[in-house]
Amino acid sequence: MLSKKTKYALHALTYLGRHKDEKTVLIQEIAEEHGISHKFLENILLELKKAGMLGSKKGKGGGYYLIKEPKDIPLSKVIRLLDGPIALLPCVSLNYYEPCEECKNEAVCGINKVMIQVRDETLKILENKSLEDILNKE
Amino acid sequence: MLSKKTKYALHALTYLGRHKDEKTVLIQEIAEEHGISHKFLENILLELKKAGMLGSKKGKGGGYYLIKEPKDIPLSKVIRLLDGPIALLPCVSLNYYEPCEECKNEAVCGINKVMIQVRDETLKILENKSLEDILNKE
DNA sequence: CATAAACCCTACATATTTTATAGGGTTTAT
DNA sequence: ATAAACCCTATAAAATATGTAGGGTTTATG
Repeated sequence: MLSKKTKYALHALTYLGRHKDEKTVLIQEIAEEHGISHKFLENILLELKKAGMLGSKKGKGGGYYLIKEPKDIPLSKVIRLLDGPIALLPCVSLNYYEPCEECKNEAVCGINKVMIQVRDETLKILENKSLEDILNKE
Repeated sequence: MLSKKTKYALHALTYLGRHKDEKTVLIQEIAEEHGISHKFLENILLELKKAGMLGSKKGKGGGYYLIKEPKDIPLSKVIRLLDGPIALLPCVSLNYYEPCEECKNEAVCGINKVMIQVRDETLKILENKSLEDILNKE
């Protein structure tokens, strides 16, 4: 299941996608709309900004805005950023690899092999769904 | 990511699958093989038993054994049992449905719609991989 | 050029979930 | 009879997710 962080990120991105014509949107506005704490949401938006999905403008009249086309923001990217690995096991994660503690020999582990397949097929799904798909379904 | 419970369950099922010819296998044996606490593993095996995947025999010479063909134990079933929902959001879970707290109106939520698609495609993957696939890859 | 609006950062606090541990009771084969 | 193994409930430690607090920095505007 997705963490609240990721859910909030998706809601915020969706909100920004809906308000693309306006130059910037206030944190406060998104927070109130979705009942999220201002400060918590701020952290999330900063992460999204650092990851290159959002831009921001300081000072009076400032706020956040999308700097990519919604079709260029895949779910996989958002989930990885806020929730971490998409793989079901650390030993098959592409971006967050770690050996499994309880595993003696990864090279001969059937679970490992099957989970690599699961990962690849799951990735295909999440890379092919984007913010645009969400916006189109509203 | 899968919880340790689910990982241990997969290891235990795999172990039992490899020792199908023996009538029963001791908890202790599986626990030692994988460095799992006896008691913790016991809980997991009990859950698997209640779910109809394992059988057990009490008394001297007792233990656990598979009561299904490995091909009839899909990953989806093991994951659901120990980890809960496969869906990424409670509002799109087939087996553990709950409305999302922060969602005002599920009927018009694009995130919900897209996550239903993700769930269906993910399920296809996990229902088509079974214990047999793991055993075959060893 | 002062000031208010908004972004940016660090550290800490609370709540929830995961991962066990403890201890004892029940069933069954020999 | 007894030892081996399953079965159950409650509690505790550890890790993670979630949220707060407080203040500093940048910038548009009057």
